[in-house]
Amino acid sequence: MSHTVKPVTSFLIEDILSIKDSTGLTNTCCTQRTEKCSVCREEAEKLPEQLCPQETAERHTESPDGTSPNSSDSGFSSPGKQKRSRAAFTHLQVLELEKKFNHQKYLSAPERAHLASALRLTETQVKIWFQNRRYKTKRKQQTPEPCKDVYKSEGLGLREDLVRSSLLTSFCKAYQYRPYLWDYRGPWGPVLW
DNA sequence: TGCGTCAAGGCGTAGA
DNA sequence: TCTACGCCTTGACGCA
Repeated sequence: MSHTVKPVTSFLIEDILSIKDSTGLTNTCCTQRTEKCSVCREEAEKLPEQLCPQETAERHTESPDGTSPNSSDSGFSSPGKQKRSRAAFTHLQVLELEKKFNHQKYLSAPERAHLASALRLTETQVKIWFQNRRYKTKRKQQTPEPCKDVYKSEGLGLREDLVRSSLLTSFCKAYQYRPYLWDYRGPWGPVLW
């Protein structure tokens, strides 16, 4: 199925490294989630618009033994079944994706390509993210929504507040890993407020 | 250690 | 036939 989809952004280690070089970040950046954030936070504070792309592809390009498994897109195509890689999108990438998702639940191919390049993700990653996001939304709609009470109790009656809150809530919920939730009223706060 | 959440894999389906 | 979708599962990961 999606095996034939040709990603715009390469996961080749050379390409990743070149991206890192171009962003001025070191190879030691973002090797662990917690490290990622402390490092990326500093970078983000310096460069608020930067999306720290290497974080996304980090685990696609590095196998546990440090070799590059990139003979295919999957990252574990060898018969020995290497660990499946799992990209961790940066908070900025997720934020932009959420913003886009709030506007439209489906993306056309050009829109997806544009968003992917803007976020330095592959089109496949953007597509899968939207797919998962729609499915997640659907499942949440099928379950009781306790958050409504929260909004009530916090006096968020205005439509604007609701929009902001829903965006924030979905973003926060979608991004469970606390290190990424640092000071979301900070450098990129104006986007939300 | 179990659980929740995530991105990604896999399968079936629909439309062009 | 190709591509993207929905739905569900899988494997990785952080947290209590």
